[in-house]
Amino acid sequence: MDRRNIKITFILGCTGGGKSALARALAPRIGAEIISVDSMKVFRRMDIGTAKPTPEQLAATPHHLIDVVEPSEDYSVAEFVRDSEKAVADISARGKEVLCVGGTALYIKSLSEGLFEGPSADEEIRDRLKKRAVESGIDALHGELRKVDPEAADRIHPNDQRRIVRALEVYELTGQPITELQTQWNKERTVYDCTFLGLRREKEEENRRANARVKSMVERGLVEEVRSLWAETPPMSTTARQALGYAELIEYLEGRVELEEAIENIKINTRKFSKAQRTWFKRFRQTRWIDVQPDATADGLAEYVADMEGMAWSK
RNA sequence: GGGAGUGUACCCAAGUGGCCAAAGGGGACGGGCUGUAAACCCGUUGGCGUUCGCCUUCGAUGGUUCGAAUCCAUCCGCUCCCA
Repeated sequence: MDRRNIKITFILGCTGGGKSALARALAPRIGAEIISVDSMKVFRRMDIGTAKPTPEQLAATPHHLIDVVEPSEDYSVAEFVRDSEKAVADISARGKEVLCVGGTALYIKSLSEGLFEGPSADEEIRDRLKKRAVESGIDALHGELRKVDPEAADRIHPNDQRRIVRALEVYELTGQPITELQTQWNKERTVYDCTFLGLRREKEEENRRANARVKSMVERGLVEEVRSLWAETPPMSTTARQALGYAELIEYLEGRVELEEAIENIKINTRKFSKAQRTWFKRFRQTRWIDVQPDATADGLAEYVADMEGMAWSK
């Protein structure tokens, strides 16, 4: 089936903004299945800290891309695109609506716009490159990038080691500049018929909710959840351990900060995360924003969205 | 009551005569982002005017000096020790 004929609705918004609740309320009304667009909910047993739906909620509505890998495994955009595209195809084949819900902006972008067809990460090359950055300085790497891909060198800040390394890695693996691969893909891609719905609130309200959310997670046993994951063998992957709430509590478990401080850090980092999300979302210019009032309910929102003009649900 | 400290911008903290509107860190704000993305990177952060400059600022007041956050005096606040 041609992608252009598949309709996907994205629900985006800052962390803790009620996206998931809306999606759960909306799905049955429009005959949809939910794809979680969340880089951390993919990990099994990372439940409290990622605000994963409960088993009951998961049973009530078909969800995809939740609990797909072990915390010891790495998972990234590439896997996400592969897995979610499969889910999209399956859901459409069943004649259902596709509702993508989540706050991982890069994942939203990659599913809606595509990812260039480049080689996947090569740890050996990365290690070598990173070692060189330490030995000869990051400027040397940037200079090297300038030689093979001046455009990328202009675009990537000299301090942005991670992106310099990736660009060099791609070049080494393919013999082609990453810029070229990316632009080539941009021309050829075919994309889904995407609609973006955004949930937003007053910033103060958003921060207030974020703090309340952290508090509630701790009350529901986040510390114990992290402690038990942290003690698992094999150990958590780098991706999994950088999750908000987990990274800070691991610091506590390793004895580097007091518990109280770790929890405070979670709150601060949650706020920063929201900020970064807000910046990202501005990029999705087609987004239809819904200004959510503090007393709004998921059902009320769902009703509103289900009847929104121009949504053309197949129900 | 006696002794030793200490007070710097939103917070922590350097600075001990001019190169200081004042290092650094945090926070906040803004931005970027194509295989680690809840990651990573960048910018701004006293006020007003485009460089450059002017004004206000280093607990308070008053001095010394061509010139003070830096030196002196008094006062106020905080900390620790001895009573």
